[in-house]
Amino acid sequence: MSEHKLNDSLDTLKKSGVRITPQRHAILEYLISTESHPTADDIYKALESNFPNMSVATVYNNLRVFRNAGLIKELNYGDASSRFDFVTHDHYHIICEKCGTIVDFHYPGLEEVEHLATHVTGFEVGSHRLEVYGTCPACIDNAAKVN
Amino acid sequence: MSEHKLNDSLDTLKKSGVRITPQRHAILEYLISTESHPTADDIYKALESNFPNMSVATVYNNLRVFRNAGLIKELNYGDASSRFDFVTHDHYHIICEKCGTIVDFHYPGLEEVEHLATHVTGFEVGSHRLEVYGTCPACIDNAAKVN
DNA sequence: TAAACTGATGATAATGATTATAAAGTAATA
DNA sequence: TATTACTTTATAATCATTATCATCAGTTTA
Ligand SMILES: [Mn+2]
Ligand SMILES: [Mn+2]
Ligand SMILES: [Zn+2]
Ligand SMILES: [Zn+2]
Repeated sequence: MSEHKLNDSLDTLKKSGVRITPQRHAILEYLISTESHPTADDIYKALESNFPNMSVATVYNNLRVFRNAGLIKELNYGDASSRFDFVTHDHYHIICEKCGTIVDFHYPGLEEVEHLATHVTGFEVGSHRLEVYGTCPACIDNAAKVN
Repeated sequence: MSEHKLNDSLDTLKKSGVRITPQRHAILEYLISTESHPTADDIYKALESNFPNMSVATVYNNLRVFRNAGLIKELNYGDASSRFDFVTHDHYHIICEKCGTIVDFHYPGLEEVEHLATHVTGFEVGSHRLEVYGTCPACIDNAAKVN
């Protein structure tokens, strides 16, 4: 796990006057170490053995603190819980509609889309969101086995 | 308003054995006539003068019926209510972060992104979602007036 | 036509993720 | 040490959506 990312994040927080508590340290560490885009409850469950008294509200509160500090992104999918992603380089997500797995992938320029949208709608464009949906290799295999 | 779209939709429903009730007729008609991507509650409020006894559950139930029949799409934004869009041609959305307005816009091929995602991740790709975020002309004007 | 059946509606309760509240704890500061 | 500000925890509240179920309205059958 990247000790470097953790220390950078802790520095960022300290600089903006946020105290580093054991809970915050653990939540950040967990977010940096995982590739799984966990929900607040996933994080809560992952840490409850180390923090038996931690409240789920603490997880939510601190995820908001981290989001406001720009350290993590919140991914919303409407029907289910938000999922959280530690911010490193820009990337997009591909999501399995069977099992919910979210996998990173990289794609270069979609600035063109932003330009066109500006031009056609008169909006001042700030960002965009792109997701690809499908079936992950594991779920494809499972479907094959059943038949 | 497109009488044509309404009749097509009613036919589609009838063919799949769904009864056309006055409530369903009104909800569909409203969705076809508006450009506003309304929430379930927006629809409920818009129709309550004509249907004083209608339940909000009926709106939700019928939106699900229409979605399953492929007549409408549900747009999720996590923090707020789902919004609904009558399906015509494919299009993307640009969303004002100030006031929540959703405006359609068209953009040609993003099949390339789907292909790349397939190649890189091994997923079987089915669809994608693209949204652009920014500030709408009305909100830009308002901000200018204040200063 | 009357009875039976099927699916739709409407009132209300339940669910579940997230947020708000308030008391108690902890660290920083004077 | 006393004060202050911030944080955690437990719990209650919120709010969109769904579930339940009695009632209703067409349609089919006898
Ligand atoms: Mn990611
Ligand atoms: Mn639209
Ligand atoms: Zn899968
Ligand atoms: Zn706006």
